Amino acid sequence: MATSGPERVLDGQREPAAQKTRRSLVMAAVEALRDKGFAGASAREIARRAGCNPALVFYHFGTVTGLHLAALDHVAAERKERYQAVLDGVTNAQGLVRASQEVFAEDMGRGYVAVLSTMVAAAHTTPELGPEIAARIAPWRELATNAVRDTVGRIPLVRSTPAEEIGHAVVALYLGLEMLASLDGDQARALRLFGRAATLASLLDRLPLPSRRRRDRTAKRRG
Amino acid sequence: MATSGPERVLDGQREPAAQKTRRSLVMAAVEALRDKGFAGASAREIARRAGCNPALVFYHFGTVTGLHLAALDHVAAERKERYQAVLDGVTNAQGLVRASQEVFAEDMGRGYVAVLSTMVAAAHTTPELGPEIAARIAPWRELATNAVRDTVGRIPLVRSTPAEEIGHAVVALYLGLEMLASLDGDQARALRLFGRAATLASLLDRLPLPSRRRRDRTAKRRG
DNA sequence: GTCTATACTTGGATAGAC
DNA sequence: GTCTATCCAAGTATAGAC
Repeated sequence: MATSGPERVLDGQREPAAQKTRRSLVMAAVEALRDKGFAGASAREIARRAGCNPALVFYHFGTVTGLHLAALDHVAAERKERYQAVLDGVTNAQGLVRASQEVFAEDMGRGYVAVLSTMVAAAHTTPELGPEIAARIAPWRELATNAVRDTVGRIPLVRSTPAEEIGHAVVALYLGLEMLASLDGDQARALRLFGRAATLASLLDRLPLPSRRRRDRTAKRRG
Repeated sequence: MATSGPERVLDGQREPAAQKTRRSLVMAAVEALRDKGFAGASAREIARRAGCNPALVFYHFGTVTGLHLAALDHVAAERKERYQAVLDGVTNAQGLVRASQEVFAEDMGRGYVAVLSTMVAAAHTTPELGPEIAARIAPWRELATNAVRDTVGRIPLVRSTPAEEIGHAVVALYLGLEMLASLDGDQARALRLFGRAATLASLLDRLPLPSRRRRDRTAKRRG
């Protein structure tokens, strides 16, 4: 299929030729991970989808796992932007839950969480993958943590638990719900749960916030 | 290692000889799944641990997956009993959380949840495994559902959400927390979360229960 | 009925062609 | 620098020995 040699050589203009291969491999890897899971996303399978020779995986990414991680990074970058955009308009607990539900549904529908969860599961299988995946999970925990802190951090019942711990729980729940949903092909159950959470969140939003007046005495604390 | 022929033939007394092989294979499979994950728990690896020929896996269990499922059933049976025992003494929300924390810590320490989670993840990889795993998850959801209903079902805030949905969320959270914990080798983070939940649960326990007096009018409903 | 030796398939990775 | 033909290891499963 691929014409041999770079498409157009003129100075490195017109897409560096190799980069095109890299891109198609990354895209194919995402799809393979989503459709066939970690074990099914072999160099052969990915190359087949990308329409190129399996060995190119090793030339461009060193190892199959290297490509897997590149695929994970690719979806992470894409989703992070979307998450941030959705979260930007949120100001209360109910809004936070609704926003979460929205991105969750998107991720489920497009199989993005599937890519993440299969990689997390794979880390459990392949020890040296552990740190790599852990490092790629951390930003999501931070995202969740910041979202919690910024939007519901001052609500009494929430305030008693560090936002970072809530963020961790949220990521864990995401992962678990997706795994179970993809297991019995029932996405609705998870979405129903988000609905319940929204109701509870609306109760939280009605709690009176602690007064800030007294804090001025001890100002200058937040560096 | 294994002496050829049955240990003692007398009438089928003294362990049926083949059953010994089956047992050792199941145990080895549990350990392999726990230590090496689904992909690492190959027929070769399991047989090596069991000290027997890889082909015995296929003779006794038909397929590697068959043995994996047998291993899953084995730990499930063992854990179910323990769970039930721990839950028996529970009468309120805080107790329920504490009991959950206890069995969670046990499962983590012995790697039992790891076996479950790697199989759930594998189901995502191997489509025909899906229904089998789903069927084996269902009892846990029921266990959680019943525990919720029996111990905290009448508490106002809880009552507004069907116990079955809460049970599902609990199972999902279990799974997610374990995956993340085994990912960055930090079990403490999950346990800290249980501590927070216990505090919140104690608040739930202080809510006044709805009066039951009026229900007598419409009795005869529960068949 | 129980187990061993072995065939067959697929996958990761490299040596060398263009 | 980019890609193809090929090697070797590991996996599942069976045919046949005991």
